[in-house]
Amino acid sequence: MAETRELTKNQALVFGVLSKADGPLSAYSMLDQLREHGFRAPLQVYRALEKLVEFGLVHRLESINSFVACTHPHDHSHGLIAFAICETCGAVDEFSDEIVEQRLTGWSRNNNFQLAKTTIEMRGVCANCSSA
Amino acid sequence: MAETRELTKNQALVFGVLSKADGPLSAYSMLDQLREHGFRAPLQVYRALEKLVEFGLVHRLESINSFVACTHPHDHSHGLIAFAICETCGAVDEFSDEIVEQRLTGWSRNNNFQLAKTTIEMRGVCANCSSA
DNA sequence: ACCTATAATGTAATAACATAACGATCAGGA
DNA sequence: TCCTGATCGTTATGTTATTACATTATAGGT
Repeated sequence: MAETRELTKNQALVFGVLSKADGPLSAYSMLDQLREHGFRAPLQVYRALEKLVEFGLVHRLESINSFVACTHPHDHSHGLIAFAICETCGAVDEFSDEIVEQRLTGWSRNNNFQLAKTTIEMRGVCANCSSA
Repeated sequence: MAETRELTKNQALVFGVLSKADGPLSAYSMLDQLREHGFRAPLQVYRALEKLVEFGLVHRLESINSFVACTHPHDHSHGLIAFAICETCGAVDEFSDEIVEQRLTGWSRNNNFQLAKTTIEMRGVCANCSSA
């Protein structure tokens, strides 16, 4: 069981918006949704996101400049996470793969590369969209 | 042996800048370098880059909003390419891994995800920088 | 309660990255 | 020649992210 973390007001607002969304959101779209709650500037969103990512509650999707609430916020076991992003509906699937992780950490070890962070993002069309 | 492709003037200029660089460059830094050659607008760079990426001569690094000349422009065998990006010196190492590719295409098949493009980018500190 | 250090916030301005829209130009094939 | 498709030039605009600086809130020690 992961400990519950106390979020600040802004962090809670941003996390709330992201959690209610059914897919990734850009920082600016979150800002728009939060204007009625007093948000005025991008930095209010970016600062909250920075912390939420740090806490492991939110992931940043580099390839689409967006953010998504973590699907498995209580599972701290996975070191590396891969994402499958549907280019049609925007849905994001999040998964871990031990083998992939081993291969990449192996490469890093062999090449004396001090690995800090790995991004794996697959883009394509999800099952729902391709069957429709 | 890969066929040699005829690049247009702008494509050749952009590719030249990127090839001479010892690491990734942003579109705007290329634009700055090409102003003396008559470039005036970002689109001139972005349009050339789009083609160069399509030709397989250039890769886009999503996590750092930059572009890098392909290290193995004549090797069309690799389907998936991973990058190791040094956060200290900016150097980029490019490699392929069959196993990783199999795992990710396997996941896609199992989940009926029609995979179009995969991004794998590792950030950390390269051998040179960590020994220094 | 009071001080203090740290974290979080508010705000304005600007930097950095990327594309839309439109028209002109150029090259190759019918 | 005429058509067609790709490329190019240019302006404007859209989108994403950060710098800088002042202020406020919070937790911990005394």
